[in-house]
Amino acid sequence: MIPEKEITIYDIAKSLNISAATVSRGLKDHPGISKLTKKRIFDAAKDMGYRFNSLASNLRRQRTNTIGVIVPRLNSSFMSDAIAGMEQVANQAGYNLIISQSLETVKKEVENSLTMFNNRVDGLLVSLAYNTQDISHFEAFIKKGIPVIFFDRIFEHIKCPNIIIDNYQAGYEITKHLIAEGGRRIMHVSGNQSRNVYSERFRGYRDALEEFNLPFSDELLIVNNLTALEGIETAVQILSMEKKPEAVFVSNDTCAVACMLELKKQGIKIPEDISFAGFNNDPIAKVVEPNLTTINYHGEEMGELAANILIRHLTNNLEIGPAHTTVLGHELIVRQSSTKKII
Amino acid sequence: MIPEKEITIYDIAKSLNISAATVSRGLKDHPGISKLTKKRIFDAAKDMGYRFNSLASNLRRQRTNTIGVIVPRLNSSFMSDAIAGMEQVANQAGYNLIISQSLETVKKEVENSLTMFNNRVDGLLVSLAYNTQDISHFEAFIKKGIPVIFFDRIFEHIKCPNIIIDNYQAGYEITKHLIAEGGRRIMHVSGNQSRNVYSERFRGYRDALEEFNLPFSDELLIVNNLTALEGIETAVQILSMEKKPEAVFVSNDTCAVACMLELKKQGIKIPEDISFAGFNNDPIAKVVEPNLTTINYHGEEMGELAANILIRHLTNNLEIGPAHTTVLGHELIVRQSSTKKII
DNA sequence: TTGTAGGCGTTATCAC
DNA sequence: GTGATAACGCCTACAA
Repeated sequence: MIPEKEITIYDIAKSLNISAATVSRGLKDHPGISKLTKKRIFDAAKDMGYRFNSLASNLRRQRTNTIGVIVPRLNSSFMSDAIAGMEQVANQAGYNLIISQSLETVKKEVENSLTMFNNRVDGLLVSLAYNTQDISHFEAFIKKGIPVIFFDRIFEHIKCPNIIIDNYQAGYEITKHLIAEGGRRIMHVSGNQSRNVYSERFRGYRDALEEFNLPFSDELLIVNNLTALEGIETAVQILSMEKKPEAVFVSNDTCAVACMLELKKQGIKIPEDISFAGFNNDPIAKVVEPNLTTINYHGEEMGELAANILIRHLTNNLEIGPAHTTVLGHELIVRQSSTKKII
Repeated sequence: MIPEKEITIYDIAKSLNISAATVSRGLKDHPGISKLTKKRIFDAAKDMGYRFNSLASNLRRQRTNTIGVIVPRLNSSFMSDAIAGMEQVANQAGYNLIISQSLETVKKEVENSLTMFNNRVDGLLVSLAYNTQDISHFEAFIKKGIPVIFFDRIFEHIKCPNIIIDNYQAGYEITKHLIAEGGRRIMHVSGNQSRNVYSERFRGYRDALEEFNLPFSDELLIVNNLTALEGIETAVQILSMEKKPEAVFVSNDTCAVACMLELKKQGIKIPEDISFAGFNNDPIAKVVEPNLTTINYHGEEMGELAANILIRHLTNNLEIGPAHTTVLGHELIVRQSSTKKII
């Protein structure tokens, strides 16, 4: 196949006996070009099969109208909602989204950020990998004034706006709820404690226990990767406990549901023997029996907001920093209720 | 903030008293450059804070190493799996993914494809919107030799490879299963019939009925958008039926589960009174009670394969077409079993 | 093994 | 209103 020559604004200019500059302006609907000329330009462009070359334009303008997105995984209910939200806002505003996943490793996060950097993204939306401890790989962006915005799994940095929910408060509320339902011995299953979302929820849990003078011991905390498989392992662990907990607060729904189902299979009654609470309000939470008490978390809204904040920065050429943290709302959704209420 | 001047290969060249061409080659690890020179180049690049400019390179090479992805929605279990698969393969091979959603409308699909076209993506991975009837908006790509690959929701086009599962066979198998379980009156809830996935599943259902001499009537077919809400509406409709079906095959799990749960709420016993089958094997399918019989569908694998085929085309500069259709496997996952087996 | 030079297609600046 | 011109930064044929 012989690729036809690409039509450029020069070709249009030549065919109309005007300059390329005029064609460029005409196509951009520049005010200082006569209606007639514009019409002729558009017509010729259409006739000749012209296609705008973003690459050349990007190179010249030093901008790409592209937003980079780096997330741990694309395929979780929360994350795909968040990305769907971003896409809508970005698309609306004329930005493209380049998306990559770190697969929970710092190594890929670093590599991906470098690619984004070289590809000259105009800004970055990031949710950090499990074990990212420092964010020096984003310094290059910050130094260049390219906005980096963290959402959900964040890092406190003077130059990077954050978007989160109040994980501490959510952890506190849900634990308090479990206590109100009669739980005295309440377990917590959490993720990597160096990640804000998990450590904050844990802190909320701890504080709720303390407030009600309930003892905490290491036996009550399990830290894993919150997968379904580890939910089952957790169930096994619970079954082997001398003194079983009356309630379990798991830091995500996937793991909570897996754990619940395994315990049910082994004859434990939920919520009578052990009641459960999760986090995220994934679709499975409203389907499992009994339905799972959880924290609702607006993924799509968070994605939209992140994109909106970024685009506002880009549009107004705002200096980044000092960091601004936006806290989105969440809701405790009570779905399990044991019969032994105390409070 | 005064943005520092960007370092270019010319700056490096000057500082080392060599030519920019040598620097360019050195950075690309070109064979004909001495080890020493390469080392000096890399060191200087690092020292001076050089960053490769993909834009300039892309413009010059007429390639972007970018793959465009257009899907109906990002946030479904299947689609986010597929995209996760694509991302991994693409990332591995040094390609970026630009992702956009059509939100099930042709209009956005057309707009997005135009953006992708202007952004000079090297290839396109597409799953079509509900009501896309012709694909003239992709002709521009095809004419230019830019590969367009359809997955899941496809369009038969001589120049576009397809990746699908055998929806006909899957629909047939699952219906046959319902029949074997004792169903005589079997309903089918489906999506837009101009979309291959839904019409094929319906065709399989029809043929299974016919094979077993079971009557089909319009009353047995409901066409909607397969949302949870419409699942509930379907339940209402079923409740109002004089002669209720013994089994229902719904073309996705979301809708199936919603319908099932609503019927349960109204006192219908599942699967004793009415048994259900869905499609997709979403996480909710294994959580709902009773677990949902469904067709397992490898989203991640499909995404990986789509990306692999595309990249192979790009790498080998293959002529696109004549179209090749790849059919991926699927599995019937039986989870509900009524007690009135016949076959 | 390295250098020279031209061009990829657009847009900003300055001029008329 | 429109035109001329010079970048944007890289790559590659050709030359040495």
